[in-house]
Amino acid sequence: MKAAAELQYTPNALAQNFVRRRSGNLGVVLPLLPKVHLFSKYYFAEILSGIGQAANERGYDLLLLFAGVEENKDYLRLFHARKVDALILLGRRDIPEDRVSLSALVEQKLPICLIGQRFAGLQADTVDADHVTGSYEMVRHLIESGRRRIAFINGPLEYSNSEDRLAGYQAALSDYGITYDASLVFKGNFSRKSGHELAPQIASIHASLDAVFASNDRMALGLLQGLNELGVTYQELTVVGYDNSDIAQFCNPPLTTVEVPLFEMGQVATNKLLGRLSGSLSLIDEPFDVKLPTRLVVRSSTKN
Amino acid sequence: MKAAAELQYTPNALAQNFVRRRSGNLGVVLPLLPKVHLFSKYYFAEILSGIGQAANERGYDLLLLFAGVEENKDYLRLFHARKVDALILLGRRDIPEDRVSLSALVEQKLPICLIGQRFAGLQADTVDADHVTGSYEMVRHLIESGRRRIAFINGPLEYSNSEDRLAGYQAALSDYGITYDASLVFKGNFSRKSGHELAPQIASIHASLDAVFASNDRMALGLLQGLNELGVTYQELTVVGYDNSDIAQFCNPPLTTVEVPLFEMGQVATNKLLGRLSGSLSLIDEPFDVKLPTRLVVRSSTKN
DNA sequence: TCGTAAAATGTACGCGTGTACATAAATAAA
DNA sequence: TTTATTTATGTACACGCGTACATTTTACGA
Repeated sequence: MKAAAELQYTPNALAQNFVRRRSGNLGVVLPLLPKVHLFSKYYFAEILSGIGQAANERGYDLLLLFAGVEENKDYLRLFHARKVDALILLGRRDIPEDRVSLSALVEQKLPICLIGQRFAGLQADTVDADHVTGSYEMVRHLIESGRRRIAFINGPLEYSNSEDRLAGYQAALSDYGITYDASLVFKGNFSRKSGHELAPQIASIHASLDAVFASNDRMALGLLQGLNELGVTYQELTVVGYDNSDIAQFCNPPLTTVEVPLFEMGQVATNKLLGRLSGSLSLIDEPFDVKLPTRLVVRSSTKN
Repeated sequence: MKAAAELQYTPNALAQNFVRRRSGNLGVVLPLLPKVHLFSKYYFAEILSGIGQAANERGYDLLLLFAGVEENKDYLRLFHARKVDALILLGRRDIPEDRVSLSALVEQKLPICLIGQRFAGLQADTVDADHVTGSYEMVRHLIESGRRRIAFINGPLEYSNSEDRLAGYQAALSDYGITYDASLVFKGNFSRKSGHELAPQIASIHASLDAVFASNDRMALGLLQGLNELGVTYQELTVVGYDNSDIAQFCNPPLTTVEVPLFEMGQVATNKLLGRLSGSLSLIDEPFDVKLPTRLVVRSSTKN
């Protein structure tokens, strides 16, 4: 060892990984770049940080893979080529193409974990926030502060997030004896623009509404701006969001929203997943499905 | 080839890289996680996206390295261990420790590129935005809209960005015949909090000021909030920012700011750097020092 | 002192490619 | 047809490490 130090010897990681038959890499699949704008970048940055910290602690490097790039489409190939030892997938949607790819991985018991997306019937490891409860708590907060006619702007249903939030919304209404009215549920695509585009529809019925619950902050913001342009102030119609992103804190009015533990989601997913590889959890074990708690953040948008 | 396809043969990337003596990885060094909050995550997300796209096009994978993790401190080791073929460094500061590490890399002509940070005297490849001009244009805009007494909140001088913005500020004042007054230059650390903390000082002289130019949006926002708490409205004292981050667009009032081409910076750095490896630019060639243009974004914060 | 066990040191081989070289087959020219 | 030339196919080896096993040295008790 002394001689090695004197000679500045550094093991060749390539050779090590080769002979060990493992890459030492944890792959992280991100959505195709242009689409990232749909989500906030905040979302990925936070989760990635959580993944990065946990991976480093366990001696794994992080390999970033952008889905949509041809080579990365076929997740299976990433394993066969030994580019990654395990895979975390972010921002997936429940579409046939991904279902096929993911089923193949699951069948072969390869170590993968989905964050923020559930595929019904697919026995894959999953980590997400408890959006049913998060959504429920938000609606409860609105109801308990005297609002009963609550509209809901949902995201695309290919995201299991959207289903979950709708479920929480409905459950809260039901628990407080408010009849669910499907005409109060609108559909956006998580972008600010889609919130903005719903403003005319919502403005036309705003007198009958006590609040609008947008399923993310960006849509809430777009709606607020759109309503404002149509002469409906935020004092007249309460708007709340979801995610607790930066803009929720700093926009006008500051938005009541739901905080999602993104960093922790990354950490937990990584630790559980890599735990399988190091034996603390076997590959044969049941898939895990972790739901981390969310937190209601009350700001002035619900304080009038 | 037909047989290979039938047998579902996939080359072992580990073995390929081993025998080729290259990892196929482009390393990206990010600051220690907790400190990321200093910058906006937006900053890294955008640059990373740019890097990712360019790297993929050139057949390289992205290896994320968090500085501060012991193993990653010694950049040289990353090369010796063949973990990366080239290195991009983000969010570095001009501190002795990094100077030593980086000098070693430069001496050995290893392919590295700094983004957003210049080390005076270090012959390393660099990509940055032209902050001197960006800052100059902002101050010019303020002056031409009738403001003459302009305070400046700068970031830490270990960031070459800060130097550059100060230089642009001074140059614009000089060109318009306004005497530089050092007592109008304040120091923050790019955090919203630091902007907030400067509010009392600035409020006390606000009557003598026409505008405050904060060298990033977060500090501008903090200052605005602080001033507001002290009873100084944004109508009374113009505040502008820098970066064109999300919050600049959505805060109240929307901030006039300077857009930085982060995505492109990542792209350019990657293409130039990997170009060295594929021969279009040799390792012996002079280091490049690219400065991409910024763009002034005028919003209501300078429209009163 | 000797014998036995434990620790240290030494040796050989394989991991799956790329590469260089040797050989065989196909093609073109004489 | 024969020879020269191109193209296809086959073979051997090295890359730098981990691992298993053989060998040597050391430690310790009888």
